[in-house]
Amino acid sequence: MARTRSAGYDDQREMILAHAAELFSQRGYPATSMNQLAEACGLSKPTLYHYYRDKYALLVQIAEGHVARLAELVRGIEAEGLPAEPRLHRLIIRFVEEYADAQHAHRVLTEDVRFLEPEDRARVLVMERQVVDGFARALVELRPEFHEAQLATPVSMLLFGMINWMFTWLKPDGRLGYDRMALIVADLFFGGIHRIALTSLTPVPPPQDLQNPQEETPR
Amino acid sequence: MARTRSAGYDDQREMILAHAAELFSQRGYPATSMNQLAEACGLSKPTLYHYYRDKYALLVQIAEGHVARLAELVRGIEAEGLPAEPRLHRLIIRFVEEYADAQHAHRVLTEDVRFLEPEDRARVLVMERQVVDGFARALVELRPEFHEAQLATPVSMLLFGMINWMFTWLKPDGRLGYDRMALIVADLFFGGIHRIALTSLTPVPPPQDLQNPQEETPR
DNA sequence: CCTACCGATCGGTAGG
DNA sequence: CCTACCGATCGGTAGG
Repeated sequence: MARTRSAGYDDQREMILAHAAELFSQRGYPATSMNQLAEACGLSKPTLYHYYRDKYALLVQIAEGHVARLAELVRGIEAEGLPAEPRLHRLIIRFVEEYADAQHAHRVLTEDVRFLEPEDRARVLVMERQVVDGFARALVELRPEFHEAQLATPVSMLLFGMINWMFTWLKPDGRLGYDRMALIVADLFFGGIHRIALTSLTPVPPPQDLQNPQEETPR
Repeated sequence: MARTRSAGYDDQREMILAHAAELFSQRGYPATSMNQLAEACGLSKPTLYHYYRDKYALLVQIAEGHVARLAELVRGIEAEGLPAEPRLHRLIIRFVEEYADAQHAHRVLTEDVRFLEPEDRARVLVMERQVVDGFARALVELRPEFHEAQLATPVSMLLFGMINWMFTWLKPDGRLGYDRMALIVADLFFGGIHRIALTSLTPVPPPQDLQNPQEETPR
């Protein structure tokens, strides 16, 4: 609606990207028309195509840019050299903050990644994997048994489930904001991971000779 | 693909609905064409319109039917009269089972509910609320402090986050199936809810006179 | 940067 | 006349 006067090229691109992220997150990528986006930006449709080659380029930029920021966030926190528990706590807090500031891009990343072409989706998935691995590494330090049981990634994904889903239902009203909810998630998670029983998890760990360990079961 | 011979009217409707749920869950409601659906069903497009008034009727039926089954599931489990903890445990296990059997409908419910018209969406949201309330009731029995702190629903939503998100990333491979993952979720949740500190949650609970309780703060 | 369009495909329905 | 459909095409609109 508000037309920014004499904005630079990069500013215009960012403005368009922000409006695109908002519309995509609300209506979904396929259901958003370039006419709607042009109107939201206060630009003509041909002008849009001056800044972005096509509708698809917007989707790629939104998804890739957001996940790249998340991967960088993980690297930065790991570089701080904190022990596992405060590091994981900080990852949770910072991710909720980041999501709160980029809710539209985040919903696009989680819901519209399926509309990416294989090569673009592959790049995004690699970065998503780096993010999850950062959480899983901290988790393995807290519960080393998770490594052999191959539970670090699944349990990390449960954590992401709580956080990601939060942004589908929580409307911050002061009483319960994202920051407070992040603390609850952290309490729940740190309290819960020590209760996960491994007994029922290793599918059929036969009482094999532990003095003769095998790296891989040959078949 | 497989054209069912001499299927009854109701059978045909169910077959179409199942294919619609699958396509909607894969491509999203707006990006799915009636031509694609007709092809998937092995029917002509006019024949589709013999069974359903329009594309939108399919969306309503998928979402409403699924959430109605979930609400009924909650009612059935509550009718068993179990104590809170085993009841909540059973809710978790049964919901994961139900989602696993209705993954397509579930993704449509969670992602395409935004395309419902207001009156239809309102009905769906009422049933979703009944589902969440069933979980929240059990949670309040386990941690009564959650009631006053108004945390029962938010914490229940964290549980739904873990479960709902599970179906976006977990590809059951035998080693880690939905059933095993449900047990992990239950362990994590039951372990975690007792660690959620209320101290940092009640925003500014002034040390007011507890012997003179007020039902509502007048303003 | 706008008006004016295109090839195609959309959801939905005609006649028979 | 009904039902259960078919091949063909409708009026509008999508991305570009």
